[in-house]
Amino acid sequence: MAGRKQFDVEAALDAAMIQFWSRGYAETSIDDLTRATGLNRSSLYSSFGDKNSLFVRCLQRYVARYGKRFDEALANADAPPLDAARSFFAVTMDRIADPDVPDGCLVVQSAMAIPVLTPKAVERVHEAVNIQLTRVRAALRRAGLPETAADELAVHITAVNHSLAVMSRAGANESQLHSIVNVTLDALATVLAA
Amino acid sequence: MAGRKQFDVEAALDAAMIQFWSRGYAETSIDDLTRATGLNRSSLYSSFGDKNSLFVRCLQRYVARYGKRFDEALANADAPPLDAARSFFAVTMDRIADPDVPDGCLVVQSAMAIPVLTPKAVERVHEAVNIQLTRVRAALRRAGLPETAADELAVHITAVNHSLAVMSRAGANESQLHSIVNVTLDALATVLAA
DNA sequence: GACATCCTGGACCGATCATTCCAAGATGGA
DNA sequence: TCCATCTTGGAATGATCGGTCCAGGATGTC
Repeated sequence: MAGRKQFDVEAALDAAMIQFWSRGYAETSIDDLTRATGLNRSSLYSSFGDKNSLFVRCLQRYVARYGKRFDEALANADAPPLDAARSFFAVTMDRIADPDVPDGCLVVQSAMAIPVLTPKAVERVHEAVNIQLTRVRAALRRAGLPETAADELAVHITAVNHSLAVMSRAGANESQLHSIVNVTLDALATVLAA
Repeated sequence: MAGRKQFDVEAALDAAMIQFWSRGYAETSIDDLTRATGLNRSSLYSSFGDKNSLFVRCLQRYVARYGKRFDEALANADAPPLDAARSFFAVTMDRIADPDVPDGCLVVQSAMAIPVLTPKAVERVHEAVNIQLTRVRAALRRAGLPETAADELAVHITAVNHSLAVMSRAGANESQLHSIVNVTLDALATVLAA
């Protein structure tokens, strides 16, 4: 059972990511990770380093994967800005509806745990939140909004997006999640119409 | 050093609540709790039961304390509905600005940790979220909004309120937090004007 | 076919976890 | 004053934690 790697690194990272996402850093043990990935301790440590390194890598993976989807949702230059915003939220709604993946959001969960994360992990969380903020603000600017309006709406939209993670974990149904988004979309529509 | 209780139960509960609030259930050890409260293990266990029981009690305490303030903010029947909403958010903003108390929100943090909480704790979290939703919806109805609008706005407002906890933990400044709230207040103003 | 290299299984480590227990001491009522 | 009652300090328990280590075996190269 040795010689060359016996497992798929990408699949193992996905499994670890889902484990952290579902239960958080503190409540995920090395044994949990070996069970989830199918790897044993030696392989886990030799391939990914210690628990915190693996966690940071999973965070990066999460940010890259869904960041790409958010970018795509906002990128369609032909679509009206309001549709772009709708698509943006749809990324999160689809993720929540995806049965292969936990509720909530790894970034939001990690943000709430910042006081007990390592400095490296904290840095990644801050980075993730700022990237999202920048992404949304840039899209609003492209849609023609002045800077102050774009700043205000961007932070509101990212915050509301995070709130979907909280509410989905708290048991909100799809209709409630849509209500949360709709009020924000209405507000955006009002600003765009002005 | 014995005979009758040597400590103030209320103060001990406050200290434990702040400990859980700051670091979460999983990352709060019994030793942390003894340090924070000044009690030793025996006193802690004999007064409050096990760790989970103490946590549930702290959750209830948190919900009662801030729930009272939310109620007060929404209760002023003379104030225009928009001012009531502003006061509602101000409860959270003041809590975040309070240096004696951690950032974030014990309920939001616990909601994100639902998959690893005990059934009793999960029940309390659901209860807390529902109480808040009911509170806001009732206030909107009192302000004259029709049922569907009140439902939609209530879930949006409570979600945005939760997002303040996430964003404060993620390092957002006061101006950004105000932006988050302002967009929602504008949306509410639009609906109230209709 | 032999060897250096690398991966894997699982034992092992000290630290820390939540919880229990008991002896010692302080209390208040009789 | 004495005793039943309750609190307190701290030791002890068994489980689990993250992390290390090494022997054994598979691999690819020569």
